[in-house]
Amino acid sequence: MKTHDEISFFEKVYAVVEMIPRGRVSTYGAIAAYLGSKGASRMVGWAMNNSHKADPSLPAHRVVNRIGVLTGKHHFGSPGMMQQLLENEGIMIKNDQVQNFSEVFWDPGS
DNA sequence: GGTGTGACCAGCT
DNA sequence: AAGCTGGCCACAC
Repeated sequence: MKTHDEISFFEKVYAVVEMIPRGRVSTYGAIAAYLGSKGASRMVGWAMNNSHKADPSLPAHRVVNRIGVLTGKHHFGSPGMMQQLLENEGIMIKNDQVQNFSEVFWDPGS
């Protein structure tokens, strides 16, 4: 009965986040649902928190909440760094909110 | 093995 | 209208 012998939920989250195309953003709920745990949206954010030491190169700045608000911007070391990174990829942000969210939104199942 | 937690989501007051 | 609480799941101690 193998437990999570190969990879943990966190690793899955990292993989999904890492495959987010440049110039696109995803949401915690979408990633959690893609992994099969719709209600584990909080876990995704938590995985990101751990990702700092697990995988610093993880583009966590491309992950926002369901309405496109940079909820975790404060966790990047600098509150404005997340927005700057997103704008650098061509994503427009206003008041910590992603503009044209429906257009830049990327579904992991897509 | 129980408890706490967490960058959410949705509903209730 | 806006704020808050609960629920949800998986991981760490």
